[in-house]
Amino acid sequence: MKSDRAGRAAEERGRKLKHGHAARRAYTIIRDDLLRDAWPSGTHLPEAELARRIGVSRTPVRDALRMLVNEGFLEYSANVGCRVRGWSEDEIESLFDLRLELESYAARRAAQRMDDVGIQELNALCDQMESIAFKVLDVPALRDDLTPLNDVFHMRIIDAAANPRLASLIKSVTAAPIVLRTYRRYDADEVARSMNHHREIVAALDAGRGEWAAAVMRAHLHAGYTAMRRGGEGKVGPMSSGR
Amino acid sequence: MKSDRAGRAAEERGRKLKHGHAARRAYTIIRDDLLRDAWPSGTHLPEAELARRIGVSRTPVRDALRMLVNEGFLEYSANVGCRVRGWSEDEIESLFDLRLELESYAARRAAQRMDDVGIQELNALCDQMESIAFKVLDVPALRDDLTPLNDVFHMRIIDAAANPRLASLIKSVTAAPIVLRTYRRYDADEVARSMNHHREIVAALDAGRGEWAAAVMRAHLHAGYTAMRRGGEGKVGPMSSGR
DNA sequence: TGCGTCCATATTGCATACAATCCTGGCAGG
DNA sequence: CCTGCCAGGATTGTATGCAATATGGACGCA
Repeated sequence: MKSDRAGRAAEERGRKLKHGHAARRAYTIIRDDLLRDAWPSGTHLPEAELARRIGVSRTPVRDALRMLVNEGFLEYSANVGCRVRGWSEDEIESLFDLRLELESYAARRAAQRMDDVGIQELNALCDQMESIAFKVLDVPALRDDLTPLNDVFHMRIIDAAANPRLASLIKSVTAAPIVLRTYRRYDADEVARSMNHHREIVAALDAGRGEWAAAVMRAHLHAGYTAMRRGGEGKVGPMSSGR
Repeated sequence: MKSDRAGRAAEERGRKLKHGHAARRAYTIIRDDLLRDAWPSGTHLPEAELARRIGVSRTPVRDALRMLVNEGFLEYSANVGCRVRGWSEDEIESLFDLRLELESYAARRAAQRMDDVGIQELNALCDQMESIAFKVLDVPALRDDLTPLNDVFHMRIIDAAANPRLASLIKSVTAAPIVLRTYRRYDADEVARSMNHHREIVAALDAGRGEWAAAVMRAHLHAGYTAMRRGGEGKVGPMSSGR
């Protein structure tokens, strides 16, 4: 009887959802909503409501919320639940600083570990990005195609640093909603500068010069941060990384 | 009936445990066991067994395990569960490097934010530590009293960096079992050097010299790491921090 | 009117039942 | 002897019910 209800519910929401995917699904949905700014900061998110909306029970929703808490999207109080986290100017600045530190450190480490294949991949990514950037003046919408390539570029370097823990810290710091809105406000000169930064970073990595790579990475991120702070908000898709 | 069983169970294990503390309790117990090296690395930890041992249900145990996973104590595979994480030499080295980076960064930030009261507190801690260190030659057991003071010292600096996210990252990197076993193998000279480092860090902070503070912090941690790597294992209480 | 207290209700925390998945060991076939 | 497969058991993933707690509003009182 109880099992009947559960079974029916499971069938009703389609058979795509195998065991072990409800939590992941809840996580993805809630995270997307957060990145979409679906709720103002401070909003309380009751587990039951989310569960109903997503079509799963409270258990996987709780799991998802816990993950989002320690990724910094939400804040949690015992016996109260989760609220959407707000960010003061100072906190944003601090978070960015931290990211700067971690990602330039990753570049420094990467310079001592990157192999030729890695360098070639990075150069290939630069080629692709530049070929798009070249057309951005005429077709501004192409800026959005730049972002994923850029993300991959940075990811490759972080992976080359060969420190999984570091990678996960950077991910957790970068995932915070505030940091996620930049690339789109670059003007033409800034896009060009960004491309140059990328090439220079590759050169530094290829030369095995950690300090050089770290320095350019710092500059690169500072430039991005400045662009981000410059404008108002403007609608931005959930996946702009701002690097 | 069902509620009777649950109610009785709750009473049986004492009334200290109010609502909202089972997860915390499970977390503490499991974490202590991990720090005590109760299980060899790679050991699989079934939720049901832990739950039985601790006297709570699987739900809070799951919560505790998730926390320990993202603190790096355990690794988790879907549908399989949690295993005690093992550490290769390279991983230990990488983790230490990362910690070095974060904690020296914290010192640099702290130098620009620490107020006079903070400086006084740090100096007071140095006084206490030195008065103990002075007697360590005669009573080696006192080394253990040094550790908590040392922990507080470092914590104060991290807090002064005024970046909660940074603090939590450092905590997560420092909590990892491997990093937690040092202070006790310092010889007399090393204890003295450590004390000097502390004083110098305070001086740098007081002078508002971030780079100086960061540099001494780096040296301080390197010294600790070297001492840690030197010896074999030796029994170490769960709370030695190795700073 | 302002303030403290108490209670109703909403929501979380925990326990338990059930379903899906993985792993182990044995067995058949090559 | 080795390899692939399959079944059974162990373990995790999810759903649901109940207990405990916090929040907000009504009420009494000054």
